[in-house]
Amino acid sequence: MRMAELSSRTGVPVPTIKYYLREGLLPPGERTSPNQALYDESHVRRLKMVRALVEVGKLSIAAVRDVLDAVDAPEKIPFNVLGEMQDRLGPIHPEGSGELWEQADTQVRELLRRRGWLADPDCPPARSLVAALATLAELGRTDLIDLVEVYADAAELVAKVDVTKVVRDQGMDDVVEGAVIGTVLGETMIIALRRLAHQDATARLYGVDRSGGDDE
Amino acid sequence: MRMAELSSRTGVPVPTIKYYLREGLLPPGERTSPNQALYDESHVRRLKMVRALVEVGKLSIAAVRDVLDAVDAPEKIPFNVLGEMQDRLGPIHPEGSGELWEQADTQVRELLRRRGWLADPDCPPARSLVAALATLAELGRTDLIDLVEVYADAAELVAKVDVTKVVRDQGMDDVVEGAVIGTVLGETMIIALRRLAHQDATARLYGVDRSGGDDE
DNA sequence: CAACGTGGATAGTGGAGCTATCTGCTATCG
DNA sequence: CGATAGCAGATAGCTCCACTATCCACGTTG
Repeated sequence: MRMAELSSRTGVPVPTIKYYLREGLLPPGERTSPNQALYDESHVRRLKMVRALVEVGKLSIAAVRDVLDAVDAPEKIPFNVLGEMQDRLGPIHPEGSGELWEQADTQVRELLRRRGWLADPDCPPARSLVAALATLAELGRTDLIDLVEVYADAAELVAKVDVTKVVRDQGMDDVVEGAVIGTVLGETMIIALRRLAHQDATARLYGVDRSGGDDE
Repeated sequence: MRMAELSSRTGVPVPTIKYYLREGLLPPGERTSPNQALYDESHVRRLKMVRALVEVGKLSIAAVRDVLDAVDAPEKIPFNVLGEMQDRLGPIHPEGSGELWEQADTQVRELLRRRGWLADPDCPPARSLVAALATLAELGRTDLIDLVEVYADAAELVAKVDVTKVVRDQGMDDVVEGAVIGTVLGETMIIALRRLAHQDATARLYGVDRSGGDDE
């Protein structure tokens, strides 16, 4: 198919597809002459993937490129791709400094040690956690810090199922792709569900029913 | 204190503070003359809060303003503030269309009904969930859809603890503020922990140890 | 063979989040 | 009292991002 069809099949405007091609998010089509090219199903799929990461996952274009490069890399082991991905999926939280940050850093290392998690205490996710804990302390809400244990329980539960689900009877390609999709869309779903569950928990506590009620 | 001290106490540059004042993220200082103003501890606190939401929570300036307006509103009930907040905390996922979206929409309503959650099936979080599910279907990864049940279990667990923790022996002001902080920073922590747990689960599966090892 | 469509290159757009400059005014120190 | 340094506020500018619009020469198609 040509670009116009690629566009209509995915709902992405032609100029945007050109932009993605320039940015290396989409591999070039098969050229039939110096200024004509054909695209196939793999392009459709890739383009949907890009849109999913950009629209639902709110990734930057640069992050999408990096992630997809990792997906395409030969010799890919899910474990490595996972690391690459996490390094790129950002957001990167700026390093803070001060006693509060050091305490938070210690808390995180301690948490990983205590739970026996085989995880890098210097990777971006760990830094995010440190930043969040330090910020809690800075805001004087140390009372909220022990929530992290509950979150860790939940994360452990979820991650186990995630991994077994993504790995089950699939070729390597599907596993890697599933890891990307699962990580990004999974986060969206988890956050959304937590907020919905907050509505429920708060509604029960205060005796209000927002479900099905009129909007406002 | 004057603006320079407010700046040094929080690490936020003076021009940025001025910008936040213009944008209404920070209430104006108490004026002592047409071109002099004093700021107090409440400004320090507010500024830290703004930075927490912007840097750690990755909220837009507009979202921060909206959230803080809701926090400041009189007659605030945590339940209402929670709703306001969720409407503002975005990201808003664009409405999709087509059969896939309708199926996803049904799935979400079904999920809420089945679990008996008192939550609005048309609120932004529910829309996010629909978008994620529809996108999964669009990408042909319907195998990942039943993960949502596990996520819902985890969300239920987490939300219950969140709410009881935030509400425990606090004045209304602290509850509302805690809800904001807890929602935003909690999300950061949960995502970070899930990624760390993924590292662990993948490392165990493939027999690799990334913890404490050399970087790369 | 003529008109519309195409791929590629280049430049422009609009929004977000600051940042720099300018202009009076003011606190303060000698 | 007066020089000087700092202050608040207004305005304009900057950089980055994600597109979007315009050109152009060539190609496909009726």
